Amino acid sequence: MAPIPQAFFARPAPDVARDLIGATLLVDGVGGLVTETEAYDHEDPASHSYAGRTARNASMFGPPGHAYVYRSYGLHWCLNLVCGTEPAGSAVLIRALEPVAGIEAMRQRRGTAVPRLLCGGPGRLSQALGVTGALDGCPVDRPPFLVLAREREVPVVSGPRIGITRGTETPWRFGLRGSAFLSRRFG
DNA sequence: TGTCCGATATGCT
DNA sequence: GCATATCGGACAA
Repeated sequence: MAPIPQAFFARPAPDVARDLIGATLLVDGVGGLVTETEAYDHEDPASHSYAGRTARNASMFGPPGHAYVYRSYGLHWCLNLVCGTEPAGSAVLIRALEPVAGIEAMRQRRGTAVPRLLCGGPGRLSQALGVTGALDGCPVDRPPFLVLAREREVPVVSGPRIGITRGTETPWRFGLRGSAFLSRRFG
């Protein structure tokens, strides 16, 4: 597998979100296969970037191939990868992955040994990989990040995104078909 | 399965 | 000041 160059992210968020399914994402050697993503962009009412640039979403308007990490509900961290050609304000939310490397570290951070509860959901995933606001704006082609392209094509399903109140019709949630490591099943 | 609620940063009024 | 938020865990049924 080859590391994914930043140019990979300089495309529309839905394209990147789809192509990330099956890729390998590691943070300090802890991570696994990406099984679920969601795309957001500047013209999308569900996106943090919709209302323009603010202090919180600044990295979303930065160069592609960097992380956008924000706090959700005051207690969870969510990891996004910035996409598009700047200043697009688009990003892909990593919602779930299949644990492969550093599983013991994930168990300790998450306080559970149930595989699907380690990285099934954006908040869980961030906790398992040790992602915090400290990584906001960091490039994903350098440590502690490592993103590896998938080796072969994988079956991808799509559907409406989760946990949003606007833009619910846009089917920008993507998942690895048949995977047991999804935050929710696809209808 | 469904419902409830915690705990807080952010942005709008 | 206040409503909302890309959620997760607990607990009832």
